[in-house]
Amino acid sequence: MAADPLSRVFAALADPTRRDIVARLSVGDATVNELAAPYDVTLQAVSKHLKVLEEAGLVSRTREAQRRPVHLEAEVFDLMTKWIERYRRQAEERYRRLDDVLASLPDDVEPTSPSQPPEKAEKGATP
Amino acid sequence: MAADPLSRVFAALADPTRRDIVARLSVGDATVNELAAPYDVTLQAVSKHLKVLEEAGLVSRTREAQRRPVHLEAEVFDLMTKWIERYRRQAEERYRRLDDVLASLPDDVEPTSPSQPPEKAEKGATP
DNA sequence: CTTGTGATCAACCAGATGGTTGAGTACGTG
DNA sequence: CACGTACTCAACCATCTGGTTGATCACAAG
Repeated sequence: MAADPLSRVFAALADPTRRDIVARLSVGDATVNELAAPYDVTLQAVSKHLKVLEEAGLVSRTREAQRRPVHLEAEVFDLMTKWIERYRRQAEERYRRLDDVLASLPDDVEPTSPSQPPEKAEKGATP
Repeated sequence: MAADPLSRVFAALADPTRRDIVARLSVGDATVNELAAPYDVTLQAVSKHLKVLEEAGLVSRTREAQRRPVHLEAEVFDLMTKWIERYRRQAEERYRRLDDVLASLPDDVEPTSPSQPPEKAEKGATP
């Protein structure tokens, strides 16, 4: 898996068990044992999941006696939301523009065969 | 990887190349060749990436002559955004409640050692 | 100091992932 | 029809992932 922060966050949440853990942490901190209880996997497996979440910055563990309460760090969500919103908005704007183009078209175009004219999708890497 | 839609979308975006492809598709449809050009991997590798994006519902391919223009399906973003927003909001609300609790506390508590009182983090599986 | 509890570390395993090369398919054009 | 173009399919490989078991660490209570 790639090392960049965004990839780590997405990868961390690409697992239903980990998403469930995040969901449960959103209502309050919990220990590893508490978190592991609902699942039929070993404690070690849950510990691994928590490590993944921690390395993604989604979760932090503070030592308190021999217990290690796990805490949800909600700020990292922003990283994702920003990325998603950016391209969603861009794509939606494109739809609007496409609608405008279609609306302003002369009506001698048959609407059944949308064979794209040479529109050359803006080549070149992302800026 | 888990088969549920949300996992597939997150997993699909957990790769920088795939995120880059999504970014480029947000400004306009493109063919596989066009998409593959900027990367130093083979065309087949990019084709695989597109398959992952397609199975996640992020992208669709329509046959147009021998070309297969790839199109971004922005609606699936909503799935993620909803999930993220839900738990982000929940976590933030919890912070506010915690602040209230702290504010209403008698001042004989030393603020340096935040040893959590028996607050028992709401056990039991997710509702 | 010994014991019990909570959690991590280490080694291992099956299966998925991202990449490769090589062959095959689908279509427009000479 | 033959050929080139645009892709996909198939097999293979190295590495990552999610899970296991067994040993170990850290700490509180006897």
